[in-house]
Amino acid sequence: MSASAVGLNDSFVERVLEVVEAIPPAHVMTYGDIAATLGSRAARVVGQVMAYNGADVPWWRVIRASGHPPSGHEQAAFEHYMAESTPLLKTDAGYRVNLRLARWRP
DNA sequence: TGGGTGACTAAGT
DNA sequence: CACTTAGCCACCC
Repeated sequence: MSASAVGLNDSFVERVLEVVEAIPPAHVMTYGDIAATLGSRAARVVGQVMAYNGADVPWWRVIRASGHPPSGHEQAAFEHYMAESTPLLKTDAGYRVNLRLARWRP
């Protein structure tokens, strides 16, 4: 198995992973921002790349535009945010990242 | 070539 | 603020 296990072209996958690895601690980027950095709007494709190849990169620094971490990984992401002092906001439904402070622009 | 998929986004309720 | 609907993009079979 490899990065192409899902079928996504390594070119696109590598570019996405490149941007994700460039995100400094305590900062985050949205799927749309990463796609925009690549000159594309394929936010969904970025999510696909992370879903299958995000295991080798700081995936918790990549979140939705709403400030919510990827579905099913909210708990694991929370642990990382605590360790990096990422700005968080408490909500009735749980928590979310304070994009206003944590959002990083390359 | 066409249809289906998803760690998304924006707008409306 | 949270949920729902429709639109998007790259990629697979």
